[in-house]
Amino acid sequence: MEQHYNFNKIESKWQKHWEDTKLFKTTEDKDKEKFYLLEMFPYPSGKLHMGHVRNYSIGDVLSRHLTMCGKNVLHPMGWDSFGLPAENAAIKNGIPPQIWTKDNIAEMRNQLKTLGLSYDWDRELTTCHPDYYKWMQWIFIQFFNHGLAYKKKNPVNWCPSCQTVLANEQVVDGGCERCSTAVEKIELEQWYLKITDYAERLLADIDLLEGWPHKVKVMQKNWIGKSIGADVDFCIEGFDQNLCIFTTRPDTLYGVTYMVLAPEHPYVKELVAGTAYEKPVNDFLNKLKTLSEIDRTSTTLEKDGIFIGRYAINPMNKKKVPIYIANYVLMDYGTGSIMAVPAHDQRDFEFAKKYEIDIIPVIDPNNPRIDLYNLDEAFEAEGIMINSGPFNGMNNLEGIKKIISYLEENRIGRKTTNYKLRDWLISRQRYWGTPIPMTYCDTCGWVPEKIENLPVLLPTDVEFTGKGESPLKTSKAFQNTVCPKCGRSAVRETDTMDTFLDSSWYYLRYTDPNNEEELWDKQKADYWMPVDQYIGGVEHAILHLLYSRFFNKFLYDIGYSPSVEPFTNLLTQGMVLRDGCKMSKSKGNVVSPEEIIKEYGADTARLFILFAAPPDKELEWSEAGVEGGYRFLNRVYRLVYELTDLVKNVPDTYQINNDEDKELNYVLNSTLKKVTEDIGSRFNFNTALSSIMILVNELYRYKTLDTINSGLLKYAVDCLIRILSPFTPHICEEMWEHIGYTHSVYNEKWPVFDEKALIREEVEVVIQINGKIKEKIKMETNLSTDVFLERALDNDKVKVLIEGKKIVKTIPVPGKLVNIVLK
RNA sequence: GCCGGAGUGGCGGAAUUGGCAGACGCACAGGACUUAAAAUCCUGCGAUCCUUACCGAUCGUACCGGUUCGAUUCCGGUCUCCGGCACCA
Repeated sequence: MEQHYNFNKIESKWQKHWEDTKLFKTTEDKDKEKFYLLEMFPYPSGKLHMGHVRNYSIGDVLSRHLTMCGKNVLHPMGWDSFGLPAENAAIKNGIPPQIWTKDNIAEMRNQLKTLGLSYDWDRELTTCHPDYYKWMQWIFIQFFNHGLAYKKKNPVNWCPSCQTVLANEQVVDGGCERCSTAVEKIELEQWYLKITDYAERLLADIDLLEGWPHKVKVMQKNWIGKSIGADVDFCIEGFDQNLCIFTTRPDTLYGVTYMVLAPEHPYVKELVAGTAYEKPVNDFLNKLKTLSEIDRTSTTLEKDGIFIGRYAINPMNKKKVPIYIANYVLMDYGTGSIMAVPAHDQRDFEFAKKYEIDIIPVIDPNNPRIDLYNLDEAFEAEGIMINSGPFNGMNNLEGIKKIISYLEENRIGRKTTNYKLRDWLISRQRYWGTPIPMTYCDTCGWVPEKIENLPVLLPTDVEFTGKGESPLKTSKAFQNTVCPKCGRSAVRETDTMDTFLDSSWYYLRYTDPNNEEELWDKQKADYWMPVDQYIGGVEHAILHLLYSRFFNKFLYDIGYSPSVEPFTNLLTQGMVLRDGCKMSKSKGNVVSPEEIIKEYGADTARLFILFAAPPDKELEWSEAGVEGGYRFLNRVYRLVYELTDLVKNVPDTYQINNDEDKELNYVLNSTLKKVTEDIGSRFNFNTALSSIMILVNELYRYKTLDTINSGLLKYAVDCLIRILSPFTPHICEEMWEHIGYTHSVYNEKWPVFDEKALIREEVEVVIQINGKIKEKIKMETNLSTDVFLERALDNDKVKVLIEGKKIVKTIPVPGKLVNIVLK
């Protein structure tokens, strides 16, 4: 150990040492309690950013701490390496995606290694490798065989810039989540996964996720969007089919004054064919088509519609009501048609006002301030049913149940549940993804590839045009194949899978990442799963985390995942900001981890990021803060360097000799307690570090004293290095070695605090008068409540203050405070 | 609009169960060391007022109110900011 803190030398020395000794290699060990710690694996863009540093630093503290606490920790890393950027690079620079990705991974792996993270690199997995996507294809075939993968022609979200379709979850504010280009709706035949079959379980099992942030759970609940109501069948006059609508308010059935079909509803064309309404309806449809998806679904868009010349019959009261089409009714929710109750639905109210349609109240709020027959807005709350025939006088919540029973008895409707969640559109017209292992045969239809023929490899003889259809279409060798079922010539699917599929099961594959025979050895998955702690950005609250839960449930159902839920605890780290904004190239406020590591070292970078804010909060980047972290590490380094001669070759046992020893011992043990709790159960690394700083300050004070207890001092320094090592491992290894140890501090035990050292004989007690602090006095800690109170009242200053006044009440809190209430 | 979350010094943040508001760090100011600077070490650092000074007093956790001996913490209301969803019948 040099006299001055040479982080460069120290960090490369220890990184090499860890790698050479395979310090972080993990295997199943039945005798040890397992802990599966996972951080979301990165897309290998080639450049590490501060968000990565934060994510992986948090994980590394936990991993190292848990290991020192005796847990068998699985802490793997890999690459979510399929995706558009690689393909765009191919189009732009002609570099094959394989090469581009491989180079980026190599670069990013090196950058990750300079952070000193405790990964078991033997488990590294890469989703674009055939030995990974072979199993991706295998899983897809299981979905297909279980009827959960299907191809369907449907209006889909199309990003004209990325030239591919998008899942609903990938449309953000009407734009593409990647490039923000406005999404178009086009009609295409696409592959879907039936995630809606799992809607109910995905919703119900959110309650099992006690270790997840409330916010994420609420977001998932809202996304699944369950609503319970009824389907009701309305007859259409002069039409042989019923109009089925979904409503959550069957209690308002008597208030229906018109019906609305989504403009795309299949009945519309038939209903107007050959009538005077055909042309205006077509004009209306054409006008709608000019609107973008964002405008079409905007709540601020004025309600717009048109009567189509037909009438429906209300099954409750046989009343004839007009049928409209309108822009505010969506085809892909419920049945794509509604009953309109303007008195009790704000949207219907606005529409009815505009087109002068009747507004009939059927729920009475029993509120004199509401003029029911002259409403300013729809009344949507609870009330008593009126104008509703036999249901009059009933509370409307009761009415919902009664009307549903009535509908079911008379076979004109039924209780129904609807979800906002749609099936997951997973095919992409892109090259750099897992080929969908399906073949189309004129005789047999869609047939999955034979398992023994997996993987269906990505062809390399393709052209990247960046336009329209999948580049796989340009490879005839890829497309032309034989039907796996009947052996006749057939054509392969040329679309590839959404990359979110790859990341929906990687956590399971880590348990046995190199298995060539099967998905994974079930015993290994049994040992490690579920992930005990998952860490990543909150931007994945819906997409990745919902898809992963879905995949895991399916794999659980077919016997491959041992747990119902994949992630027991979830920590969503906050963003790294600079000048109050997210770091981004366009804003020019990016701080590169590489430069910080070069200038201050990885330990300083980690320390700053962990100290500046709690992990789930946003973190404001501060150059001065980094400087401060660097100063602290220098201060620790100097301390250990100076004390080494004093503490080397000193016996491990020591005694507490005087008050100064007692004080150091107290600070030491309260730090051990605080750091252990802050890391282990609160993830408050910032306060853990502040308490370590207090210990360092105390050691600086203690070492200047006349009498120094070298045994105690040795233990304190020893503990200091151990508890700091999860945060800043390199410098700690160096100091650990310097004070005479030959084994890695990573293999050392986590120090346990001594309860006895925390007992103080004397404490400062606060004396309040009428709740205001007036005096602080020292008292022994073991006093009875009576004596404690007596002492407080006996204080000179207190005596003066209470003189001549009446004591109404005293509240003694032994060892802490006394409040004297005066009149 | 609906649903979540948050508002504490100049700044990041602390106060874990209703009990000393502002730990720890940054910034700043003063001092020591130095020929000097950097580094390091020491001291101060919420506001207002009082006092020569010491000592002290009052206010203070977005705002208004409540519960309580006591509220950053609990309850009701208001405002602001951030995030999610958004014509989902």
